[in-house]
Amino acid sequence: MAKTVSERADLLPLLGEVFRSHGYEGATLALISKATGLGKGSLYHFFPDGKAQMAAEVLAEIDHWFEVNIFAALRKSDDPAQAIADMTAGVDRYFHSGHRVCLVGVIALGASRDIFSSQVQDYFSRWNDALAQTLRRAGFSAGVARRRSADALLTIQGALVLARALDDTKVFGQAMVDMKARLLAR
Amino acid sequence: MAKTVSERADLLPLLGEVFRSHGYEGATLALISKATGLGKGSLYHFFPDGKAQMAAEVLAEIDHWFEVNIFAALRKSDDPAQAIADMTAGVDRYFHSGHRVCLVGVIALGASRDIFSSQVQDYFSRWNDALAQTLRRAGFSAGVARRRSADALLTIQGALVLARALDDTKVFGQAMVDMKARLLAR
DNA sequence: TGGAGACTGTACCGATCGGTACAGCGAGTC
DNA sequence: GACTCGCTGTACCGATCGGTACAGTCTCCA
Repeated sequence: MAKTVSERADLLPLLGEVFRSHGYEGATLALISKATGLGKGSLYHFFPDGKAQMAAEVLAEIDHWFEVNIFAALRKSDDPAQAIADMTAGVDRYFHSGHRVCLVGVIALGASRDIFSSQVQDYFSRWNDALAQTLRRAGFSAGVARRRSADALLTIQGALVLARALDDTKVFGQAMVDMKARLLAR
Repeated sequence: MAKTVSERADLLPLLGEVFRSHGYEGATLALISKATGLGKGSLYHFFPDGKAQMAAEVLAEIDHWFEVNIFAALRKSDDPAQAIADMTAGVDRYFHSGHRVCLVGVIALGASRDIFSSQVQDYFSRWNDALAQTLRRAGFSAGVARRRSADALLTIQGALVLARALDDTKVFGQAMVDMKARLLAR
């Protein structure tokens, strides 16, 4: 049979989009096969444990992207205002200004949360910790820092839900502006 | 066969919990049958159009509950602070302080949004309008009122996602406190 | 007392589910 | 040029999917 040079690295983003738009239970192998252009044979060659492994690896890749592009800068930046501006810009870019949904959030809400609970919890709590560190460095108490960082995370998630529900991405943009202002308000 | 006095009105909340915890695509008829104690025969007697009709009627019932218990008071109350306190208390009660997830939000994020998009959009935009009315009556400009009401809605949705993701309902409680303060802040 | 009709469980339908088995192909290696 | 081995499509598996058909049972009203 044909050989169509499929790199695992090229596969994960495609899988991500399928899970994003159909959820874990809604993402059937037929859908995945069509989205990737790969038959079940290839799919199970790359992911012997099937759908669960695909989703776990997609989550891991997302986690890695945020670790590199968002969390790291939050932890080590010595300019909190800049770090937060960078985070906001990065988030806006990642979620395509509200057109794209958060897979981690989708899974958190679904029944598949049980399977991926530790990955989901880890993602959000590391983000929460990193952002709280930045806020502490900006001079806020530990309590205020943690409260504000949780507020920012939840604002992002809620903005994605509402923007999609109302089919209006302006909601997302406005929420990002508000969030940024609120994080560093005195 | 036996007759087990099943009222349609008693059925909808049970169906709601199934859809809430498994999503639309994850809620199989077997699950629904077990949750309601009704065989397929009875289920299709009450809902000839099957799963889609069940979900649509559950959404309609939720919409009605919010209309009666939340939106109406928001629209006609002449004490904005009290109306908002009542809304917050009602929301906290409805979502069991963050233990329960929002079905409308779950559907908005999933692939089934396409089927129910008008119901989903209607629910949120009527809530948004009602809350903005209250804020206008509290003396805010139309623009501020609409921005703040969208912020409140998104805060509720995001708090539910994050509380579930972190498995920590304190996040939800704190978000409700923050939301209430933010709505009427000068 | 005997329909009528609402409600019920169960057997069954074709389609699709996630997953397995496997033979065929192609690019390297010696 | 034979051998290996990573990758591929496809046929197939049992289980389950949403949905239908239908006979049996109940309540209610004439």
